[in-house]
Parts: sequence; structure tokens; C-alpha cells
Amino acid sequence: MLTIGDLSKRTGVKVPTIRYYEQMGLISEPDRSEGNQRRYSKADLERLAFIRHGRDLGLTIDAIKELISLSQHPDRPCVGADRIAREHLDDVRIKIAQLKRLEHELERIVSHCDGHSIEDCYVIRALSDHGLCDGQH
Amino acid sequence: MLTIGDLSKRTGVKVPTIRYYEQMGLISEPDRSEGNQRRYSKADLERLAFIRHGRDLGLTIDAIKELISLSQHPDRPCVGADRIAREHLDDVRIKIAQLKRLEHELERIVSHCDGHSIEDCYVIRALSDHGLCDGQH
DNA sequence: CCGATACCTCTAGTTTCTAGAGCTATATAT
DNA sequence: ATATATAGCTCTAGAAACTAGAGGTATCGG
Repeated sequence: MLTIGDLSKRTGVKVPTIRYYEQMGLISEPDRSEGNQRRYSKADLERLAFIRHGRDLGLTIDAIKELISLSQHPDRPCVGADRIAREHLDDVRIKIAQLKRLEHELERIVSHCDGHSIEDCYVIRALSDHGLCDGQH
Repeated sequence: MLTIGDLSKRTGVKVPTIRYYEQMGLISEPDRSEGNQRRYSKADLERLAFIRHGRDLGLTIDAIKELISLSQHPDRPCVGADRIAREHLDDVRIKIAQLKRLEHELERIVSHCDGHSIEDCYVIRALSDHGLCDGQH
């Protein structure tokens, strides 16, 4: 039996966040000690690790919920789980592309700004005037 | 003189968001019509375009505020503006690196999952078991 | 001058936590 | 057995950057 603090240390999920996940229905209400403190089993540990992993991968809480509910029907085909992962992959790729454009633009801005006065600062000018930008965003 | 709707159309910033920026002190309180509606000047349009542009680049509202205040002292050296852009560039690079690791992992997950049943679905298994991951995250 | 549309203020909700107040349980040291 | 330190409890509010809705008023085209 693990306390909430043990669980937190083992999974890297902060204590208030664990309580929050409980509130959101991601983990079920655990047993309690005589003094009303939460006591977790190994299954809870695994479930929380799953959630943590999903969140690290950027899945939303809703997506994780869906995956949990899918995983509780092991007989069904896993196209649902596959779809969630695939959709998320698409999102990730879009985000990377956006950020790369941004990186490119910030590089240009920074490299043009060599410590003169604000009056002709490239950072300010670039933000004021979209026309100075390289690509679209 | 532009109404808030005109301003919104020209900058692509939604009407409630413009009001929100005003509240946050990013734009100053504009003149009002006789009937108490906001009327904007061309200077306001430029300022809002600046803000929009900064937000598109992922700058926080605080960072933009800082840039605006810097730009109002054109005599000072622009190291401050340069620093903000540089720090942000660092953030962006970190985020890209994270997302790439993530992309990689999702690709692996998706490609291993070919529509069998949940029981041996790679998506679920990968989330449950960090050991199946390729890299660190 | 009527009616449609746009505007006004104010409040509350979104998402994913995080922080704090005020109080109680548990574990350890003496 | 008791004192103390740490960790736990609930509940509320805050952070970021908006977004949505309620209920009411201006403005403008026809």
C-alpha cells in the first residue's frame, strides 16, 4: 500500500495533480486509511504511470480517458486507440512545422540586432512590420 | 476612426480579445463615440498588429508588454529587446526538440498497431510500459 | 424611422494544473 | 508516552490567454 506521496515520487506526478486526476475521473477513488488518507495499490501505480506517459506525449486528458476506457474492453479491435494516436501525430507534426517557421524568423530577427539603440532595433521593427518577415505565419 | 469590429477585421484579433488586451494594459483606452463605443486611430491599428504578430510568434503577453515599453524609450540600447527575442528562440528550440522526440515515438507506436484487438494493441502497451519507448522523455 | 447588426458591460467558463489556508494523521525520536 | 516533524486532508482561488453568454444600447442602411 502506497501513500499519495509514495505514488507521487514513483511516477513523478505531483500530489495535488494526483488528487486532481481523481476528481477528473482518470483514476478511481482509492482505499483510505483509518485516518482517511489515500492508500494506493500497484494497479493504481500502473494506471497513473500510463496517464503520466500519455500527458508527457501531449495527449489531452479526454484522449487518455478514451484510451483507458478502450483498454477496459480488450476484446474490441484497437482501431480507436490507433486513431487517437494517429490524430495526435498529425497535430504534433503541424506544431513542429509552425515552430520551425518561428525559429527561422526569430533567428533572422536576432541576428540582425546587434545592440544599437531601440530606434533601429530589428526586433521591434520586425514585430511592427509584418512585411519584414520571411515566411507566412 | 475605426470601430472595434473594423479593427478586428483588419488585424485578425477577435473583438473580445481586443477588449481583453485593453484590460491587460497592452493597448491604451481608446476614444469613445457619443454612444460610448470604442473608436480607434491608425496608431492603435499598428499597435494591435504588433501585438498580434508577437502572439503569433508565441511571445507571452508580458514579453510583448516589455517590448512595447522598450520601444517607448528609443534612446536606450536595444539589448533588452534582443534578450527577449533570444530567450524566446531558446524556448522554441527546446520545444521543437521535445516534439520531435514525441513524433518519433508516436510514429513507432502507430506503425506497430495494425488493427488487432486491444489486448495486444501497441498504443496501449506503449503507454503502459515506458520500457517500450525508444528514447527518453 | 424601423430593424438588423454591432456594440456595451459584466460574469463565468475553458484547460491543466498549482498554491495556500487551516486543520489532522502518521512516523520518528526521546 | 509524548513531542515534534512531516505528510496528509479539504476547499478555495489563481494562473494564462482567452471565449461565450446574458442583458441591454448604438449606429447605420434603406
